[in-house]
Amino acid sequence: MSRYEPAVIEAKWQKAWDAAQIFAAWHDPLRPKYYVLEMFPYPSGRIHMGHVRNYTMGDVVARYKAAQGFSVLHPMGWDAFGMPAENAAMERGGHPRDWTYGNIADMRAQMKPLGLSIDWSREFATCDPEYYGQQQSMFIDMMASGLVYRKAAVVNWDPVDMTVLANEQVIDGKGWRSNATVERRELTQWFFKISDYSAELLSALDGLKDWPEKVRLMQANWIGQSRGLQFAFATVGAPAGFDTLEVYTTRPDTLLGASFAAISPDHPLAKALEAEDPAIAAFVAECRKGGTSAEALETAEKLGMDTGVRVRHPMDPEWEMPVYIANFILMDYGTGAIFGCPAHDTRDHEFASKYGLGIKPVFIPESQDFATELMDLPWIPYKTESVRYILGFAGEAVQTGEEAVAAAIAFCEAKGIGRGVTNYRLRDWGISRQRYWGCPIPVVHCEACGVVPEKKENLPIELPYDVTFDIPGNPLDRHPTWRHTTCPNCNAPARRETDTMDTFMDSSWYFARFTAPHAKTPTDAAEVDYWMNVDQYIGGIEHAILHLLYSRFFARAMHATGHLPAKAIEPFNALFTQGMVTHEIYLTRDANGRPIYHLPEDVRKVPIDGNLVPVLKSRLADINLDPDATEIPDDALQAISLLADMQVEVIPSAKMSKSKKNVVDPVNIIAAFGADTARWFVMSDSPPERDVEWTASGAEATHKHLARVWTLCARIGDMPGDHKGEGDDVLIRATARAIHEVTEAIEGFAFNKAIAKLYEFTNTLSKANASTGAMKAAIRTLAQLMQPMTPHIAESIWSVQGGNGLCALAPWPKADPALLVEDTVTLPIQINGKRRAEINVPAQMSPTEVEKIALANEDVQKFLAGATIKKLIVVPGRIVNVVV
RNA sequence: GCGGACGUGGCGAAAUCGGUAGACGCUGGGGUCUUAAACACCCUUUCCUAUGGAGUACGGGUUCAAGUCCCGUCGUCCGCACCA
Repeated sequence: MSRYEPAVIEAKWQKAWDAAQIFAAWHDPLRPKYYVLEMFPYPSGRIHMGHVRNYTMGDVVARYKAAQGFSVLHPMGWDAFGMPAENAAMERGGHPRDWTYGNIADMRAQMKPLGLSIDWSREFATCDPEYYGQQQSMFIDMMASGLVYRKAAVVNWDPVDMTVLANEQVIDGKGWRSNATVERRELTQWFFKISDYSAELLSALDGLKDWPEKVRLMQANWIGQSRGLQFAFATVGAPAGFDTLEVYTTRPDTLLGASFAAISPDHPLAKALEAEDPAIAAFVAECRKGGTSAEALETAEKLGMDTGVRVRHPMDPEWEMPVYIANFILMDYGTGAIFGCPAHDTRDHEFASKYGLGIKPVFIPESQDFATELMDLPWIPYKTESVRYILGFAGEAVQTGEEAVAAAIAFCEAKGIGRGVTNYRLRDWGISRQRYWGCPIPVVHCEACGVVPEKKENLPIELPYDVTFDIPGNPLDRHPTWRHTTCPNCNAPARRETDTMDTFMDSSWYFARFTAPHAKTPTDAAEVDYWMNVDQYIGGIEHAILHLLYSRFFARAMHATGHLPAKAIEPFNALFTQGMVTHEIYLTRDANGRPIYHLPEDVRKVPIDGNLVPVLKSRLADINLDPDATEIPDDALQAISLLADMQVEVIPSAKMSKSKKNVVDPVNIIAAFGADTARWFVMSDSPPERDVEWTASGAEATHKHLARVWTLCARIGDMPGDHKGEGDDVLIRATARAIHEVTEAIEGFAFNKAIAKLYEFTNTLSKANASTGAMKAAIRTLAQLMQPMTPHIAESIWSVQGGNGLCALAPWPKADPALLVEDTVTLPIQINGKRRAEINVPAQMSPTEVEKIALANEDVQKFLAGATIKKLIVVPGRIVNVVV
């Protein structure tokens, strides 16, 4: 065995794995299956350290499960539609398709050297017509099942780029590219009826035991269930057809504190009034300016306008209240209309104060004197700890929170005022995008037949290649021929839908497609039945809500249309959300205090007063020092210490970003140290769910460790066959313990701990004094235990030390339980809870005997000094505590 | 504002059942080897007024025993947010 040369062995073993096709997933009815999946990447063109960490984690699981005897599916694909491709085309010319497929080729080439155990034969990109054609086919099935519909919806419209913007693309009310003020526009869009599944998507979260609690909670909050009362106000002076006004409230217990009603600018009543009254029309137009995003709404001032319409309180027809149009009321939550109770709601209070509306308390805190003049009371926020009704539905009964709401609903229902309603925040999923680089929506607009789905035999409806991006708007709209077609129904000339689907659709079923990536139908029943569900899904927390919620919904929609079995409606059995790979940022500041970022290689750390101070190399050169000299003379260090402006600020653990100049390129790391080093390091330092900080010294240390293992392997290889040692028993026990501990750590997703245990075992092994046979057996086991993390060096060791076949195919080692039990244990002895001595006793010794030995101990005697023992606790195998 | 998570050496972290706090790694310090350095190897690295004492953000509590359980305070991070 020569030097450790990762480049050589990594290429060698990757070739061997390929030749033997050991990662091809095999539908083996005789073995249990295991499907491990990492969230597939967007083909931006370069892999980054986050990818390395994500895919290594999945690979550790995949390789471990394979060694455990599972038939493993571990595929890879590309989430390939989306705006960056169009932006690249607009900015640099070229075509989104060429850009995307070029990037895929580049990224695949960067990913392959990692040695991932991926079945590349199943690879696909969502922009492959073969894939999106099947997506169109399912869309048509879902249309037929009533899961898809069209409706007019308010969207962010960029008047310059002539396109709809996602909320994330509206910055300070302006389009992110055009910088034009975004308008709220009503457009007819395609929607999925995800809200029909609100209750089900919420309740099924309870069954996802192997999902992070945090993600389940985020989804539950997003779905946003609330219980309240929906009822109608009788109106006075409203236009024809608006005799009543429906409102929804989660606080019916404050109904007697109502002092106004308010409606959304998009409410039908507002629209009716708008037609009659120019002042109202102007106000409504004002409200529609600005985006629909959370920020836009939050920063907007609360505006209202009295419509002149009045409503009667449902409990007292004599009691009339004004109806306002208010810009903060959302049309698509509840009924788009509310009643305001300024005494107990911050926002209503603010509004009522601004427009001089009454404030009428319904309850007061228990601490407050009932006799105080009610009208002088400040407003009382929701959820005041302890409240007492002063006006209420249940007489004098003191009720708060959910109880009060339930009582109020019951009271109102009994009186015939409205009914209890469960509402959800979750809105239907708008999937229309006025974009080119997405899956075309497979429908046709016919003058005679209306909206008609395309015939399945015409699928895929492929994107035309000859499009231009020189003018704003949707290239499909202005394509000379593409949109002209014939009606699938009546054959008359008709117009193709030019909206494409939200890219979240593409990622909502790719996991199912991997089970049969080339099937002529969206899924293959036998394959999907064998491989689904995904046993372990791994990805970033940033997908905790949208991607995972859409996928959960889409799996149900696929089941409803016969594309997935019932068992797959929750497609991901276990979910793991991994942390980021971070890296230090180096910066100095300009005269105005703005940061200037520096590359790590432009910074050098020099020892000043026992601390390593980072300084700019260019400034070292300025004071005539060689920035790369190994030693810097003391007098120069003194000079540096006086020049505060030479010193570089360090921000640890920052997200890698090009503009901050702290990106570490995996390609460079693999070239310098090899894939095994990159893989080991990203798994080693932090728990997988936490961020891990990339450090150059850590990477070097990892590489050195692997080289030490290599040298150790060579040394064991050189041992004479008949060498005897004293320590066989000790080594065999250490090996068993290593197997046990590493296995437990991997099972528990604690890869950092698995690696710590491997360090420990390696140290033990390199110091062991054992026979050649025992040493060889131990290092073979080490290779097997390292294999999920560092598969290439593991194969080399395995083959050198006489392992059978490929290490990747060897069954996972098992620890003999008898070897895990220690003969003797060291017990600490506490006196009054402080550790004072320790004794070595046989592990199986009875507590009474342990007691005797403990009390006989010299140190114990010294500390006891004849005091009376009040109590003596012996926890077998753990500790002895003497209380005096 | 609502909801949640977390707080342990110079740093990343262990301590999954309440039972020796700091495993393992990084950094720093010292040493062996060398003409010298690199490499490699060895020792050392929680703090202090140090044969002992203190210590897991802070203040209380439960317990023979608390990083771990309970109550309160402070801090950091994350998600959601005109949601009626």
